[in-house]
Amino acid sequence: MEAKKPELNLQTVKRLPSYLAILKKLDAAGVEYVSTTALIRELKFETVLVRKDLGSLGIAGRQNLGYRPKELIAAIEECLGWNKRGEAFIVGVGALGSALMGYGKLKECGFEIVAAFDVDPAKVGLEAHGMKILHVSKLPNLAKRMGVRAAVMTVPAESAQPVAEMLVQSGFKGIWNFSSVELELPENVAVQNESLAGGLAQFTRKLNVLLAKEA
Amino acid sequence: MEAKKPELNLQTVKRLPSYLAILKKLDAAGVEYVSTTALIRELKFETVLVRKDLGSLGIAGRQNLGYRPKELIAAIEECLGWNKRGEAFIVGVGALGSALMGYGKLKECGFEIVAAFDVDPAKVGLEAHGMKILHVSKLPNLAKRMGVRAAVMTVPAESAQPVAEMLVQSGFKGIWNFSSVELELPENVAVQNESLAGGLAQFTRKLNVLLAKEA
DNA sequence: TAGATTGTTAATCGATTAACAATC
DNA sequence: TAGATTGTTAATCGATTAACAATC
Repeated sequence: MEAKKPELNLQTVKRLPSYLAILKKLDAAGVEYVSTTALIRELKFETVLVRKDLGSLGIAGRQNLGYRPKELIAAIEECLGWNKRGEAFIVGVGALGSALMGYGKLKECGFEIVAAFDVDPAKVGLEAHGMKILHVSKLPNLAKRMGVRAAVMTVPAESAQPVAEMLVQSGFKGIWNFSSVELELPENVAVQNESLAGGLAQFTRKLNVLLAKEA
Repeated sequence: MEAKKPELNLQTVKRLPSYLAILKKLDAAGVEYVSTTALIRELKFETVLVRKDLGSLGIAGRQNLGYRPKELIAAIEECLGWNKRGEAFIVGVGALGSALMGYGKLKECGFEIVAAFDVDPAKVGLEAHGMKILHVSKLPNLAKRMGVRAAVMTVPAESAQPVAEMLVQSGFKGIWNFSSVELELPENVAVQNESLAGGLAQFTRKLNVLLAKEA
């Protein structure tokens, strides 16, 4: 197995999907080489940043020409694991959970939600985006049978920690956590926190400061 | 007008909603004073971090006692503008946009979506979460009439820049941008970027690295 | 050679963490 | 005094930016 470059910083990783989208467009258009200057025209990142980012993927450019889109696309997908299909469960089919199920882009990234769970008896049995909602009690067995090890967690704050622990017990190795609660889990579980409330706070704060300045 | 402390860093702001939620619970339970040690029991942040965060709000604690929840709640809401009601438009009623409309927490934070817009003639006229979807061409006038200056933008990548420019033209001062595209706008517009794809990338990367290590 | 480019090393900046001082 | 706490200053870390070298 080839060694993954560990120097890939998390902010770089966050930008990779943006690169990927543009590179795919260029590749489809038959472009053989693209320079950083051409890339930033669409991306609006700093050119040094782009070079650092691409460099940390382990892909070398060619002087006077630039980088090969095909090569970069392969490297990015490799790095993110978006080349192999990944299956995931989703726990908590509220407004947000349901939206994520309907969000086509996830599938494009090789990330497929294959089963949905909830505790609410009013929801269990209903369909959401063509999928029957199952009771969480069925999750552990199904996970083992299907070999699923990644989960999207869109549950209310109170349930976050217990649900996460249940997932870990069931052999899950990754939790994409939308609950706005910091989780306490063993080291060998990958957790990615998303906080909509945090984003809203940053947004309203910026707006607030700006409006105060203008007044 | 009292001077806003500019030393409030953006990461602190992102954490404020977490503090707020717990403080409200404590306040409702009649707690008069809370120490940082008590707070982190629920929050799982570092205690120094909590003190820095609270300190940057300009609220002083009392030795041996801690902080007054009521005081902190007021300071946080002031800082984020969550005390006064804020109205916003949403542009782009796809899966994600529609979910945000149904996401109750936003309203709790004094952030209310008061009108929804789309370009798709198939969507215009339909109802989403009890709101009639209007054609974007109606946005500028309605914004002026209602005095709305904040927008949630959940449009596809290609439309992001033009829609943003249209918003700015219509007097908008804040754009909460879910389009995964970096916007080029004048300085005096507050932009908050959210990238679901970026989050997914970070998640799958972490998972990938972890699984590679275990194998 | 001149120009366009990649690539690297050092400086800077923002945020967190560590160490310690101060106080009730 | 001892203990629990707030609060501050310095060290560290991660990421970006600036300056420059190297190459086709």
